[in-house]
Amino acid sequence: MSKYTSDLLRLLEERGHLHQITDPEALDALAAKQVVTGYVGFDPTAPSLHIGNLASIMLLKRLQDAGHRPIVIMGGGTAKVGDPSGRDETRQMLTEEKLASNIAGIQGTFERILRFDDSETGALLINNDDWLSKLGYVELLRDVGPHFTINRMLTFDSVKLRLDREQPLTFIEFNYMIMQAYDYLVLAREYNCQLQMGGSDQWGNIVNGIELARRIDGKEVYGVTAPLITRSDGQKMGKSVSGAIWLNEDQLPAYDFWQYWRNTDDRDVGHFLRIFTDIPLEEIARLEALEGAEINEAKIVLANAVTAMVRGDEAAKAAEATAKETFAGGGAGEDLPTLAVGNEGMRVAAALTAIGFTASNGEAKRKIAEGAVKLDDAAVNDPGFLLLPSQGTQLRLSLGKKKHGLVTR
RNA sequence: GGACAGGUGGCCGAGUGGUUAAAGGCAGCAGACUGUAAAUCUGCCCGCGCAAGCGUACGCUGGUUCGAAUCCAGCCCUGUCCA
Repeated sequence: MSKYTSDLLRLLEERGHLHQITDPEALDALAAKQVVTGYVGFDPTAPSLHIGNLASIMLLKRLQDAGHRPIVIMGGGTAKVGDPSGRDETRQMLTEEKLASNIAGIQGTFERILRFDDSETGALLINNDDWLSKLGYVELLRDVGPHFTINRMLTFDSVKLRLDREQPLTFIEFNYMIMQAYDYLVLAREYNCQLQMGGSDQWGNIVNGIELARRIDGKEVYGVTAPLITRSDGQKMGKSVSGAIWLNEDQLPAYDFWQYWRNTDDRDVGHFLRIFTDIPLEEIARLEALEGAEINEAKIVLANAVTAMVRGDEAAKAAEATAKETFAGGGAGEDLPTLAVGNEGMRVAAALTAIGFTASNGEAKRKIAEGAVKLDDAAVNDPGFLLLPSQGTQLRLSLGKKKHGLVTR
């Protein structure tokens, strides 16, 4: 069995969330005897989180499920600085208003997935701008500065990569790791927070925070990182045709969100079920063992579970029903994207672009020439063909086998 | 402030006066095969236009030239080294 005695580490281990732990034995003992407060930081750089963030959100959920208290740190302050990790380019600076609206957009996701209440294990959502923006420069230099050596900072991957690739790294970005370490110090002080979690790329930042808390306050705190989620086809998690797979409905309709999971690579199904759902391990073992076309059942279970968690049960059910009708029945579900063409009608090529299947009329015409476009299952080969469904009826417009939409008057 | 190197399509990267909407690769889309999977093969891959065609595009601005991503000048940005 597991080498851990705490529910927390056992759960994280069996679900595939563990990559590195700073002091496994001590953390295990701590989590076994008391409620631990732990946090994960998120930078509000967009109005919605995307599924690349989902693994980190799951860490907080697992923490709470194991009987501990999760804290969501909104990096309102750190986002002003910009994490240089994993990117070649300097982030653009975000305005205060933009940050505030981003935070508002992201908040709903956490409210759906975590339990916020007054209990001992109720989740908290805190903006690190609360303390970071009040920090005086000289004060920070005196308090925190002595505990960081440039020599060591230069060895961090986030910094080293940029330098090795001869890409610019500005001073403000260089300071990001200090800001983040300072967060941990504050959280340990104010909230008795003893655990920080994050993706494996956050290891350096997490360790800095731990060290800072020990040096300044003499506190023992811990860190856990989760493995970077990789897809078997080598693609980045969360990227797709039209960009990121957003968690918010207004950035990406539930149907498309559901489809992303439905199209998971065979090899990733078990892995994803463990990480992104609560489905019992025995059930996952059964699902991932399915052979051939049978494994599609597992993909549907995955899509339903994740969509229900992120978007709610109704959205998941509607997406599943639409998919079933569209793909199996040859019909059209109501959750498909819909385009109203009005009384004048619209030409097919223009309609394909209007509904978002193609990026331009030119591309639409090429696809039509390739024979990829169908109207109610009949191939269309004239880009000028006028779509004008009669009153009250709808046409099914398809690009390829996967993109389907409805055209109404 | 000085010397050197560099800035090309989503990314990487060729191209040093016309045949260049710009080689090649990656990513992406579609077709075939399938299981709404993978792998493989094939086609496509700046925009507008039914089309002929037109318009934009190689850091920015201006110049040379019949013709410039390619030559010249100034500027901006990046890297390396020097002060």
